[in-house]
Order: sequence, then structure tokens, then C-alpha cells
Amino acid sequence: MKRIILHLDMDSYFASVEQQARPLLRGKPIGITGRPTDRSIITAFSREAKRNNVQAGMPAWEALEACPNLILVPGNPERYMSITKRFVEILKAYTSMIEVFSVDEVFMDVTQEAPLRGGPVRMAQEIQASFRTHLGPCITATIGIAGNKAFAKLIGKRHKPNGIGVLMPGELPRLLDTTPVEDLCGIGPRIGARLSRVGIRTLAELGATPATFLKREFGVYGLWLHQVGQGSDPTPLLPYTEIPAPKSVGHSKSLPPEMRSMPVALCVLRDLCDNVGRRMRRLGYMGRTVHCGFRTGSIGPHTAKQTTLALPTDDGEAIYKACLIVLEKIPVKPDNVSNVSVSVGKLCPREQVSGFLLDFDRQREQLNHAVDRIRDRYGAQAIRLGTSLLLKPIPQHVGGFLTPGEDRDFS
DNA sequence: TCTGGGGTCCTAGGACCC
DNA sequence: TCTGGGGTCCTAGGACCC
Repeated sequence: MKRIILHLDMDSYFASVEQQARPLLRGKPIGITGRPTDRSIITAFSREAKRNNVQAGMPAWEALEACPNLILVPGNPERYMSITKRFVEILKAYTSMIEVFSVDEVFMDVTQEAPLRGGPVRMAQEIQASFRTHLGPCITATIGIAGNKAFAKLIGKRHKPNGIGVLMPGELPRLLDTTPVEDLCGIGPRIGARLSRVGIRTLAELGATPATFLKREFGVYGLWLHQVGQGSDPTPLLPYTEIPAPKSVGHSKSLPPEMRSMPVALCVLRDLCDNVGRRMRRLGYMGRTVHCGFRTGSIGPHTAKQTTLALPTDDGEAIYKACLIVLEKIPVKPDNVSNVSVSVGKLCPREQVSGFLLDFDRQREQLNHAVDRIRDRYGAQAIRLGTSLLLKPIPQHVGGFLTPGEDRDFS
């Protein structure tokens, strides 16, 4: 039976959520930033800002040049996550085959359910109406409908915002002929450039290229390219009920120019290791490989190395010590560190390995859990590492930023 | 002023073991 | 004594996604 796949993509998600929560922001150009400084970048923006040429990935100062009345709003990840949970709950009324692809995108397999609800378009209209009722008028979604994931996403993208795009079987040849390969989710700038060099610019040209050639050039990925070039994508949905275990837990941090020295970078790294450990404990995982990396200069390459521990850990101190071992492998210009990162991989559930811990590790474990409890109750700043007190606060940029205002509940 | 921060998957070479 | 094949683990790097 041919599948019916819906791809649902929230429109200007973070900005829409902020406009829904704060009526004063509605109808205005707003940009969501990572942190309140004009060196931050714009991670999302409202459609009013888009009309003023604000683009994704712009530094805040550049966005303010393009759109002087832009209101910068520091992002609120917990708020976005909670709305995501709410819209996924709404979608469960339509099918249980829902893949939560990211905080603002889901795939749904409605092959069974759509015929019982008057077809997939009718279903998509009902979903949009239900969002209006339960999430508010600012939070809208665009829905793409096709026989597989790749093309549901592709067709939806062409009907933003708040639209419904359907790929009818008869329209496939023309779509393949007219779609540049870079429009497909999965083909980034590097692969796009490599395809272009061998004369492949459209999906149809990709489909006409022998699978053996694509396999030789791109490995197993080449076989998938050949299939989407012919309009098919057998990738199955990964339902939310079968969420795979995390494979790694990590943090990274960019440093402003005045903080780019090795001693500062090590203090930041120590904090990051602590946060990674805390997240691992919260998730109930311990890990054995520690990856640590640095970027030097504003556009320098990111160099990362790794080491493997004899026993898994979830302790920030142990992760930091492993990082110091890793760092000996990396030649870093001491005064030009612009970004540090740490992540822990080879994860396993803590109950599987806690029996192997040494007495020393058990003492650390008790200490960590005590600190976790205090932070859960009184906030992350209630207990801080001595090293993190050496860090100066990140400079704040006042003009253009939203002052803390009244947040209204959703209704 | 000159780009965040969180991830996943694939490939390939080398070491080591049976 | 010499050689082969298969498998796993570790490490580094590249590419992609939102």
C-alpha cells in the first residue's frame, strides 16, 4: 500500500511562540537570539523581520543594520519545548505514527487514518484549525503531503507559511525536472558542489545517474541519492514511542574576543564539563569516550580529539581531567581560543555499570547528587565551581533588546 | 563588532585478537 | 615457519540536520 506521509513544519517557530506569549510583540519585527549581546546571532525571526531582509544566522548587529526597529528577544528553549509537547499531544488524536524530527518539525504516517477522515488534505486542514484553537492565532504550521518523507518535506517548504502542499503522483516528473538538488533535505553545500562538478543539478539528473556511480562517489549515501532522484524515499518513520537512546551528550561555547585566552577557555571548559555531567546524571547515562575540541580565531577550523576511559563516568571532574589529556594532543595558539567543546559518547544506562564503580567514584557520586539536588531546588547558580567565579560576566548590549515584560499565559 | 549550540551518520586506517 | 580472513575497537575527520 502506498504510504501517505505528512510533514508538519511550524512557521517562524520561536518568534511565533514569543509573539503568542507577549501580545506587544505581535505584528512587529522580532529576532530571537542565543544570549543578550549584539555579538549573538539570530536563530529565528518573525515574518515582519523577514520582510526587512533579516536572515537566519545573521549576527545581531548586522540584523539591526538591516532592520533598525528590530526587537531582539533572548531565546527561551524551555518555553519552545513545552509548546512542542502540546502540539504533539494534539497530533496524537490523528495517528500514533508521529516522528518528532526536531523542536519544530514532525512527520506523520497517516496511511491508515487519512481515508477515514476525508483524505489527507482535509486532515491537514483540521490540524491547522486545531492549532489555532489550542495554541493561539500566532502559532501556525505548514503541512506537506506526499508518499514519503523527503518529498513531503520538500513540497511543504514551497507552501510556507501556514499553507498545505500536496504532491500528486502526476506532478512528480515535473517536480524532479525543476528542483535543484540543494533543495532536498540531506544535500548540503558540499555535496551540492560535488554533484554540480559532475553536471548533476536537478533531482531528475540525479535519478538518471547510474546508482553504481553514485555509490562509488558517496558510499551508501549515494544509493539514497539515486532513489530520491527517482522520486522515492523508503526511509521509515521513527515513532516517538520508539525514541532511540542518546548516543552522546555535549556542550560547546563561543568566547567573545576579549575572553579568548587559554586560562579563560579552561575555566569555561571546566564549567561545560560540569554541565555535561549534570545532564548525563539527569538522563541516567554514563559514558566512556570524551571528545574535546577548540576553535582558534574567528573563522579558524575546529579541531577535536578524543580519549577513551577504562570505566564510564558521569562526573564533571573526571570528564575535565580526560579533556586535559585530550588537549595535550591539540596544538592550540594560547591566546586565540574562540570556541571550546566537550562531549561524552559510548553511553550506557547507569544501572548497567554502577556495580563496577570504585569506592572513590561512589563518594563523587554522592557529592554530585547532593549538588544536583541543591541546584534543582535553588537554581544552577546556587553552587558554582571556584574556577567559574574567575569568569567575567558576558557584556550586555542594552539598546534594541526587549526589557523583561509581562508574559501572558496562553489561552 | 565579523556567525550558536545541539546532535547524527558514514568512512577509513590502524591495532589487536582468534 | 609463514600466511589469510574475519571481526571488533579506537581514532580522526567530513558531511549533514535544525
